Amino acid sequence: MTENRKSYHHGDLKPALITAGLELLEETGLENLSLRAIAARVGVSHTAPKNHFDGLRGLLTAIATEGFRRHAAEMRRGVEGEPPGKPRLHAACDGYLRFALANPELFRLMFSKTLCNHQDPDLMAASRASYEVLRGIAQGLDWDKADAPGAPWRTEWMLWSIVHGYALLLIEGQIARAGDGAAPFKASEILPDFGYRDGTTEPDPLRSSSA
Amino acid sequence: MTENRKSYHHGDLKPALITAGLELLEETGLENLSLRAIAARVGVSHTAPKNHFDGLRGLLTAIATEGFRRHAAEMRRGVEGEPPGKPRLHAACDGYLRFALANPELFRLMFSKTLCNHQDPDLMAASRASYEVLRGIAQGLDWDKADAPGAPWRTEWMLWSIVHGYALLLIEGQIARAGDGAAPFKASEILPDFGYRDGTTEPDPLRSSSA
DNA sequence: CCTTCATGTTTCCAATGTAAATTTTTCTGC
DNA sequence: GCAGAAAAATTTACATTGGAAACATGAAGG
Repeated sequence: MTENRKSYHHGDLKPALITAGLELLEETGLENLSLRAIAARVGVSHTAPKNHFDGLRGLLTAIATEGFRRHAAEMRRGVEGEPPGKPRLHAACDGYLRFALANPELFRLMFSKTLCNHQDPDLMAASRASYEVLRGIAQGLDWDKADAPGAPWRTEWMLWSIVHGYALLLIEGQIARAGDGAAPFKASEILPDFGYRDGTTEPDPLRSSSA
Repeated sequence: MTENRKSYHHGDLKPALITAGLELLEETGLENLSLRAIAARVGVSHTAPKNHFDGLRGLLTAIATEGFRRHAAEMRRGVEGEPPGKPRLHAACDGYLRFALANPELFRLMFSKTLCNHQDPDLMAASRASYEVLRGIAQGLDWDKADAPGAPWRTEWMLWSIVHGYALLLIEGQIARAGDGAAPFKASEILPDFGYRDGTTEPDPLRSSSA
């Protein structure tokens, strides 16, 4: 039923809308993406999505959820086979950047508090899974000096901040490079040289310190 | 003429619109900010701005420009009086964060490629001036190991990325803390411990390496 | 005084998201 | 099988938005 439908009922509208949304997102840009356009691409009326999503925001939330899944996958893909320590760290961060630069509009949507609902259970699960990849890498990292202040997940936040910040500055065109797009951007361009501890496990912050 | 106008001509509409926009921005949020609402607050028709700005995007660009001026001012305000080295670095970054968290909607607007025109000369000047503050601080920084790869302005990018990333993750609610807003967020929470060189001057990248 | 032109207004239009009422299909209990 | 309920889509309507065009107003300078 994913074909050109002749029947009144689409049969698989929910995932079809998400797919169409993912496509249109990068084609038209986040701010120009409209519910009506997504519905039109699937071939249904513009009010049809109401039966499956809670308005435009609900649909965008579902799109962002799929985005986080791919985001995590892209990081994992890079990490696989890499030995622990620096290689694995850089591979994960490279995956983070690769995804962001390949799907800039989706990436911006994913981190927009206004456009998608970060209380949504599915989004939370996907988002957290993605974060866990980075967090797993940050585990053995020794960025801090001993007397450094802050929470125990300070290192995770540092790592996340720097990769995320770099990704966004690149996406928004604040940072540009000579080679227009020839050589891919690498995390090595911004990551400081780390030291490593031996597998100490930190308590799980889940992005929030409200213990 | 900033008062309740009785005359047909406002007399000072351009700055009045920017001021009203800055106010409404934080009140209603970036995505809900409308040209009509801004015009209404000033007390003119919704097409009046057309005479002073190139559409909504032009107005938003002017608002963002003022944002960058205040952003730079907030950083400079913190830096003043601080001795060079670590204190000055942290003061500048604290200013960066303080501004972002006090004006989250404005901050998001400033770095939106889509919503404002980053080719605009005024915006470019203000944006660059703001960047220069951070860059000046990064001057004597020694974050890199000797064998670190990348461009000469690598350290600037590292610093900018980490502060910018932290600011955005906080704004978008991705990172939260126990004390709901009691203690201000500090750059010391994410900045690694730096070493310092003695005032070596780096070539000016101006955010782009297209030499 | 009278023309010129910048500045605002009015009116109109296309696009958007949402809601309500309606139609079509599928499912379910008998 | 089949009637009725529920699900899935459609049509219609509406308020808001940004923008374009034509017009109104008043200030400035001959």
